[in-house]
Amino acid sequence: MTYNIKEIASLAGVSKSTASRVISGNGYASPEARARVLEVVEQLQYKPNAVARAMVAKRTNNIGVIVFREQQPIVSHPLYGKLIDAILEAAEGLGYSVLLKTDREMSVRSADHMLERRVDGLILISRLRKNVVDHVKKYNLPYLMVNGSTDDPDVIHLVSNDEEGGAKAAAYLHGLGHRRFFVIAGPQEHRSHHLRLEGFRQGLQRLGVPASDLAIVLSPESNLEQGARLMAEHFEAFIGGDYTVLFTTNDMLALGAMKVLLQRSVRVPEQAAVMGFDDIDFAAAYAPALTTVKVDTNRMGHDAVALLDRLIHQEEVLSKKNEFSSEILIREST
Amino acid sequence: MTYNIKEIASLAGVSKSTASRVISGNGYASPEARARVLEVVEQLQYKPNAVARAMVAKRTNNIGVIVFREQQPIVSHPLYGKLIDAILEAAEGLGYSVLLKTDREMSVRSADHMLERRVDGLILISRLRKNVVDHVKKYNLPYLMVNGSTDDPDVIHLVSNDEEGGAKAAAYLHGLGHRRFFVIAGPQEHRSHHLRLEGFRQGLQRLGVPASDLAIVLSPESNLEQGARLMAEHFEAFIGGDYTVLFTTNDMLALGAMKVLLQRSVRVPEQAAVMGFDDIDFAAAYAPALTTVKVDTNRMGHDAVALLDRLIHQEEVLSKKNEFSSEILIREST
DNA sequence: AATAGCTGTGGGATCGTTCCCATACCACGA
DNA sequence: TCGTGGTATGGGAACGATCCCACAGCTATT
Repeated sequence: MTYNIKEIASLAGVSKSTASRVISGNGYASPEARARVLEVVEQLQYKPNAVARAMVAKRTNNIGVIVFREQQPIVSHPLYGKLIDAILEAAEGLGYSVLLKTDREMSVRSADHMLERRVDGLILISRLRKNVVDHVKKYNLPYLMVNGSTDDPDVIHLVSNDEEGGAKAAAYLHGLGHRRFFVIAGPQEHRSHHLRLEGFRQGLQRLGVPASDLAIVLSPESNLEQGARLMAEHFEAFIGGDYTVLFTTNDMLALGAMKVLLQRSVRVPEQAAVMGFDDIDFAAAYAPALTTVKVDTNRMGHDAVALLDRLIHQEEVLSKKNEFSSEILIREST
Repeated sequence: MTYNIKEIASLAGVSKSTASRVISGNGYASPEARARVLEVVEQLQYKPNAVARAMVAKRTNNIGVIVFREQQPIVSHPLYGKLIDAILEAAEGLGYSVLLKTDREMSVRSADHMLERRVDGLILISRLRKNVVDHVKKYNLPYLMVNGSTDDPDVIHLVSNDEEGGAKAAAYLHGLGHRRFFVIAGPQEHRSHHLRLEGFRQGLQRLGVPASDLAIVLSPESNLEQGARLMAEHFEAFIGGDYTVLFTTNDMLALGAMKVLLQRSVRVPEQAAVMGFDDIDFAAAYAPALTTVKVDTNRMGHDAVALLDRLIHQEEVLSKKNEFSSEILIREST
């Protein structure tokens, strides 16, 4: 059974006002009244109705998280999964519950869903279209973007500093002595992939590497299968072209491609080095373990929630654009 | 801004009752009234307050999902991530939103949280203690368990048929000609790991393999690191003992152990075959791709939501225990 | 002409809380 | 003795929807 505060009050011999004061913990109540109410609460295992509370408080203590992504996997995506884990942990710490939704149609509907449920704030993850942001903007709902792309100066967003990461990768590989570079890059309409490639390219340029020593293959998707397919397709060009290193704009592409290399008995890193980007869990587990650029997803998730909490409390937010600098994890594949 | 139905009604020149009828779509309304209300709704982008709706309907259209797990990762766990993806998709299809929570303290608090928010139903995932189930049971809240263990005949639960899977693995490996078997098994207090090992052991027994040809090493955790550590620790015993195959009770242990074998130049599968359990995404991506026992996590997630929906609608549920049979995926490691 | 049965409408109660406000008691100092 | 201020209490409005019910108009049947 489920009880309401009126029943609790009458069983404790007080008015609902007094019961409310005891249970919510603000307002006066005599020690005797308090004790009686708490006893009834304990005995009946009374759970206050958060829906009714939300109604009057005009706050649900729920935040909405929407992950926009065309293809599966979404939650089980190695990077977004980590991000969601961090968000859940941080949200819990601040007393929020999380309404999670995935959206593969990139529509406005998922945002409307959250709006109707009156979440206190909204975190939008990954590739979302401009119209979704514009839609959400119309309501005075605190929201922010993680790992998406926008040129809108109003939108608060958290992104990894992909350009810097790409440049760091270039410098690191150049420092190892590599001179001819092969790149498999994910979809360029996706901000991260674009900037990682751009950073890598410019990094090489600054190091004096001529454009002719850089081969770039674009991939329509950024998963294992495409990485493997493209490596297989360009295998001769890679080996025959005296390229000594493969850089990819995420780990999935790198692992897919590296598998093809290993299958064809190319020794990694002796004959060909491989470097990815993201530091997904399996990068370290692979044989050989993948050298990569680490994005601190955990901190991004925590910061996203902390920032959203500031927005919800109408506190000042220091900067709209929050970049997370990336670091190189040297492992066995280079 | 956010409006309420009274404002919509007065702008449309009707009573809130009429507006409600138009918006919710049940009850009479003249074509003219309907048109005027819908126009105002459209123009003001009115979003009905789901909190208020939930209040009167005594239904939130939210379901709660709690994942119990002591260690990180939780959502980014390769198996649970897939499960959650499936649950989200199925829930969306039935008009539910999902409140997701992770619980590392295995306490009753996370369930209380869901109870307070008045979710329509609850899905409990993984290792949960008996007291949590007993606690939830006290409320007339529809709930079910996925991938947990219980001896309580009342509890509706969905599990993979781990014993059958273990036996299938034994039969398959025996059929390949293997005669001496090495096993790394996860924590035996976890139902899955226990049954997988039991099934494997009994399967071998039925095939006439003497117990002396089966070596079992128990792992305190079921992750990559432990798989690698234990393989390294028992490397001499494994190689020197003429074992030709390693079976583990999940893929993480297998991949961790396989990495050590590859590092020590053991050729897989020629010198030693490796077989896991679960079919996580990276099992297929590894070089060599891991042969494993596939658990249909996607179907489990969908079925869990469908079943919960039946419970919520007080429809009859056919059986308390729902087992999902597993199938062997033969890849490169055997 | 009376009655029944639709369509259409709006008022008010309701859901379970919180919070404002009126009231009451008591102690204390002017 | 009278205010004043702190403690304690309960009644009622409010939050924003739905839904029951009363009532009104219209058409069709007897």
